[in-house]
Amino acid sequence: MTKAYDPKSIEKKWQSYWYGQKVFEVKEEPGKKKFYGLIEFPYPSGAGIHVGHIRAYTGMEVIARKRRMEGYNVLFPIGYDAFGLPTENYAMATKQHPRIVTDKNIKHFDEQLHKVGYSFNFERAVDTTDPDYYRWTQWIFLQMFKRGLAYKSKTFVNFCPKCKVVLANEESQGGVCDRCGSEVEQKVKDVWFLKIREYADRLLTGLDGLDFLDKIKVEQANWIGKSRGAQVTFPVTCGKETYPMVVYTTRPDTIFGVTFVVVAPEHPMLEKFADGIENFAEVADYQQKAKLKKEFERVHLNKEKSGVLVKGLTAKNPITGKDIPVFVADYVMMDYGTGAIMAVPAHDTRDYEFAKKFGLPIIEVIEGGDIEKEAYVAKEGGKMINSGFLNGMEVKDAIATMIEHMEKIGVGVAKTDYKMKDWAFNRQRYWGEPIPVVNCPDCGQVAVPEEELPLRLPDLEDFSPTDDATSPLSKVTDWVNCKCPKCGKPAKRETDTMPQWAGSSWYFLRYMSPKCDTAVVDPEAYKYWNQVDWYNGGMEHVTRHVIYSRFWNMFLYDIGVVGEPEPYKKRTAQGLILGTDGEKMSKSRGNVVNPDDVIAEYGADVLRTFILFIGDYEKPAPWSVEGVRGCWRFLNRVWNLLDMVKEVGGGDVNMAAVIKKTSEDYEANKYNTAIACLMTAINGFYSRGSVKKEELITIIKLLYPVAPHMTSEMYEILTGGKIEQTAWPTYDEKDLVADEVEIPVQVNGKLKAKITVGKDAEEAEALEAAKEAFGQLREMNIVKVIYVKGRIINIVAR
RNA sequence: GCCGUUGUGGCGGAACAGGCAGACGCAAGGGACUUAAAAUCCCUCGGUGGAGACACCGUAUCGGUUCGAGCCCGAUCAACGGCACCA
Repeated sequence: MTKAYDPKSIEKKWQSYWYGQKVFEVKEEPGKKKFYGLIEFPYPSGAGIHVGHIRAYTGMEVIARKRRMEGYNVLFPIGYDAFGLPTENYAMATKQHPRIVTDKNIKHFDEQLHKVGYSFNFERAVDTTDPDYYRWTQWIFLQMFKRGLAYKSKTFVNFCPKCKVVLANEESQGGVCDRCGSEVEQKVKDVWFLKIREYADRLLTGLDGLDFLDKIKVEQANWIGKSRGAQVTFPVTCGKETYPMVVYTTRPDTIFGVTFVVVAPEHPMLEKFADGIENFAEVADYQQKAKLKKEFERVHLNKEKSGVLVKGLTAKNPITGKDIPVFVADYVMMDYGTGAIMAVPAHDTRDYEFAKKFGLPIIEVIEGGDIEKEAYVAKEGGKMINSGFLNGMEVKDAIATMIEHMEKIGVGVAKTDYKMKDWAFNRQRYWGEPIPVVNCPDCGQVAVPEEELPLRLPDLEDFSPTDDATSPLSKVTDWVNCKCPKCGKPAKRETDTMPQWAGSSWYFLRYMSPKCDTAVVDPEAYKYWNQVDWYNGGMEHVTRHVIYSRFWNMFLYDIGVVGEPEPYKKRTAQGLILGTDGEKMSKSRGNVVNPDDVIAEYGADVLRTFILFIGDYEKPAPWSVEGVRGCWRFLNRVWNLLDMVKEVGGGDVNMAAVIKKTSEDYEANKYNTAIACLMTAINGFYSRGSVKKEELITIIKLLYPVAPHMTSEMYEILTGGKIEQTAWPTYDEKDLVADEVEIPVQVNGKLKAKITVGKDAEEAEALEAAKEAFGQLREMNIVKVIYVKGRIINIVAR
């Protein structure tokens, strides 16, 4: 009798073997096939890992362990994305240096991850806050700066009054701060941007060749937001002066329906004509009000259109030659298109609302709608009317014809635009990478020389943010004051730091050669590890982190640092783990599950098994205390098979099918059904009352990626060997299907009986067996028989 | 508003490529073992009717295609996610 399953001692034993002997350490071995599996490295928060991390990592962990048994050299690294606000806020609150807090948190994470038994390459761990790491983050930034891809520009920025930090658009969605929930204000700041828009088209078309989940591709494409249209110049006159006002439109076909033009409140034309605008006071007042409106109000709450007629300006439709009025209205945004639009109220809902409110004419140019009631937004079909030479054309042809015509007479050009904006690349906080640029009164912005990198964060007593939205670094005068690297005169350093997304935009490259001090990535190491073969992470990072890192990698490809434009061959995403109440886990709801507790009670193998068995890997799933117990029972049943090993019994469990199903399901992120398949097999052994040693070895190999501690111990008991040195089970195709199969008999589509026939039985034989099993068939008039070998027989009869 | 995803027992979820709906697990009920409980092992477990063999109904709703539909087509409803005065 083998002793009872004791996860505590078993897990301790195998973890000290794995980590003590550095079993998972890898080196580049040209000639050996490689697999690079990546999970999103965690932000080391004070709370430690939570079950969401466990779900995200355990999927790839299964693949990594399986790949090793399949003979791959596996890179499966871990690291820490440690710059950022929560640490800084916590450090301020507890009056410790963020460095201390970060080190403590990383140590805690590291211990927890070891306790789960992950086969990470812990010795390659990176930390984005390590100067040896951020030296290269800064280096990449400098390469962009030198090529004009990083620039400073005055803009309205989203400012969080509580965190005292400028937020990227994606951090202030819904008009509230992502981190603290405060309402965001608009502020003018001179901030750094990265020209990600220059890569918009490549980021979009690059998706075609990638093995990303469809929903991920769709989300990225939406985020990039490509639209095709035209830029058209509407000359605007004010007294004797003329301003070539350019509008962007996706519907040049509707230009005969333009009855007015609208500019954004920030549009420069208004300043230019300040003297000539008859009601400038009124216009200026409107501009002021628009500025004060928070982004959220302007976009979401203020559905009622507002605006002001700009008196004294007249625009000319370049196609019809007609004069039309100019309005300023905040439904036109300065940062999309050209900040000016041609309004076609008959065929655009917003223009329609505006025209109704201001009593402006509405000219129908596409037939098919009822413009008395609403705008008719016809994207295809419909014939052009009231449109001169376009009359009678389909919309699609009219667009092409009009663009061609505009280009010919020189009033417009075809133009592609993107919703994606340039990446606001700055933080006015302490705990981030210093931007390595010096401001010289004579030379302007000058790059810090590469040999001076890393530009270290100075030590600071008080790193609390300043009220005026400048970085706390601005208070460190002996750091700020420096010499211009170009001319040697006194100059000042940039005091902004980089945003959280910087360090994570290239970390997958650093893992390949974490200690390399001559390059971002050692070329030899890159040559071997190359692209990430499979990257798993959360849906919430699909539009920011994944796009940003694709952009950085593409840039590094352009400057010859890496050999592939795309960093990730395959990307999948796990679903959220919800609380037992079905709600998102949160401290305030009190429904947070701590993985440490599960390990303490049932062991890491049970935790790993349950997190995979909980449901469809890609969908959200609620935690279940009883479900954990079910997995505990399952592992015990597997363990107890040790006492049932006998060389008797038959083929009632089809091992070939089990190997096939489990292997394929793992590869498809279907861990729940893979485990279910193993459970079914084990139930089969129990009802047989015995298991062959060979069968048991196969089962524990298949279960090893999920529950590696227990299966390592079992393998050692059975054979004296180490399971990770064995090969992944294989099967013979011919063993998959039994010679005799049970198939259903349907009569008129309804199940009536079941018959057992040879897998290749002919129709006549099957029909005879069906008649045998369902006697009434003999009295019936058989009209038709549908027989699918090994599947079904359906008899149509009266 | 636009784009996308999903809807199956008391619960989490299975179902190849249109071929036995509900695998597997949980919960529940029953039995064995035990002085007893826990643990373990075995059995039952979509609904209605029936003692039973069995019959009928059943995958959000309505309709269609098909020998056969959870799966395909059309319409509707609901939930979730993303984008959003994007011109």
